[in-house]
Amino acid sequence: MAAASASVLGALDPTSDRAVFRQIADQLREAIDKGRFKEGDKLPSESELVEHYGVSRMTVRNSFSVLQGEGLVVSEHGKGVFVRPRPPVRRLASDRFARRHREQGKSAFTVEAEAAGSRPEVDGLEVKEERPTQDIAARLGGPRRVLARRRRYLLDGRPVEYAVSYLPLDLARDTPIAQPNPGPGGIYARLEELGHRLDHFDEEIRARMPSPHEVRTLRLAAGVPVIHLIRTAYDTEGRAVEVCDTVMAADAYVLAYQLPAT
Amino acid sequence: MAAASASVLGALDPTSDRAVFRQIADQLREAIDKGRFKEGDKLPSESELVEHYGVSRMTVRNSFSVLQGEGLVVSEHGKGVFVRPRPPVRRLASDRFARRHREQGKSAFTVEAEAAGSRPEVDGLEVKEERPTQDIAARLGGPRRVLARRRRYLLDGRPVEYAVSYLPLDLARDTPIAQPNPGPGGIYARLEELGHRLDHFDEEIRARMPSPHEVRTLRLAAGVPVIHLIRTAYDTEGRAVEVCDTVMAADAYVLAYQLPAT
DNA sequence: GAGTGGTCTAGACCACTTG
DNA sequence: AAGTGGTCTAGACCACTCT
Repeated sequence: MAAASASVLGALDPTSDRAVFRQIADQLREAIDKGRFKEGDKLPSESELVEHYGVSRMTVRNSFSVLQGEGLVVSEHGKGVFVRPRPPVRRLASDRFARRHREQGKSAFTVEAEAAGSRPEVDGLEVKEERPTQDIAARLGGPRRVLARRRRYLLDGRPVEYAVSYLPLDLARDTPIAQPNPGPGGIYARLEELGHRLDHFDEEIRARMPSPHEVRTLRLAAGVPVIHLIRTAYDTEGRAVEVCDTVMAADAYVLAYQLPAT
Repeated sequence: MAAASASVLGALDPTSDRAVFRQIADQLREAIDKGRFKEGDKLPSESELVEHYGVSRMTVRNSFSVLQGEGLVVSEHGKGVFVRPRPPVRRLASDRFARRHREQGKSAFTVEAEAAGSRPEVDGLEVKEERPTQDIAARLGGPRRVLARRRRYLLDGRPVEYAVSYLPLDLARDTPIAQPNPGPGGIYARLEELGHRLDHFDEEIRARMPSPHEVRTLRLAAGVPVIHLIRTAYDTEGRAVEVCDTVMAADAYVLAYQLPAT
């Protein structure tokens, strides 16, 4: 067994300037890229590699940590190190906020996930009145207080997204928007009923490594970045009526946009 | 000196379940978050932390590697470990392909960078005829051969983006598009002169950790992901006339989009 | 119980940067 | 020359998983 799984790997080049742990990482990466280890496959264990290469255990662990940082492998305590499985991806289409999508009873997330054959869940819903951060306040035109709606989205039991919506409190207080369940079509439908006909959304996209809190909330594997999306909704009078701050597991999303060539 | 810089750090909790290297990483992270170490500041050296915490050097190095993976710090051989400086960010606006921007002599990248006070450069330009990958071929409607235009973009000497444009060969061969410098307004202006009036662009955005090749090309620090953007340009007849495959240093970009609320 | 990865020690030598 | 991080060794004990 041991020899068999490590047998796809070559030997070290002692004349090379390249550090031993990098050479080992290179060989493992190449074996993964060439499909000799496939998604979900177990790599040779640390002790197998120690024997195969004749190096110390820390050197082998060092090469694993290189591959983990690249998001290529995940380790599972007591089981082994595995080629990271690529989860199914959720595609956010550029028409996802079209008004026609709001005319149904379920949320966009639920409808879309079910259409894709996944089991959607929303948990950790929390609605509070707060003082906004400087950034949020600036985006919303400077309200003193806001309504914050937090929730986490899961697909097939896996957390994929954590989102907070902020609305000026004078606009949202004592409306269905302040209720845990704002009703069919979500808060955008309610905003329009309150006379704030939506005109357009601005979205800002960044990518970065997650904070420890985000790693816990989204149960992120090592080497998985997050996509940070900040969306501002404007009504037809040009007023910013909502800011939605969203953090997504980057390996679970593709964002799609359409740009006019005008 | 030594004691001074480590003096902002606390003590370990020997009763905690949390691993020692994580406790050290937590304390350093907190000190950074609270501004006790600012961008570009040098953290206490490994030997200072070894002394301060009374642990072995590998334990200290392990905590540094946690922070590196989070993109919080960068190490420089022979100098020290530093709080990662946040470089200026380039904002890609949603109107960046508006036709009016094509009517100037310089490229969008150059104009925009100079307006922002940065020194733009383009290097590594390479124009070749190739067989497309399956994915690129599918996006372009299945041409057997394509023209590929590769180049790297730099701001103030720092590489920020690597891009490859693919065009169906039957469309681009023997046109200015196949020249290293396609002329004012770039290849989009040439496409329109060739009768392919542009209608819209589709963009797909992903984020992931970089490959070793991308780390070299973009000189990426540890803990910096890339944004992978694939743009397809369509003419008014619905034909895909170009696919641009772009990899960007995630810490150098914010992407902005506007969505209609239609 | 055997095998796996997780943590930690106490050294060693090297390469790079700075004074 | 002194200080820094980079690489590597050879152990040790622990926590977790599987059978």
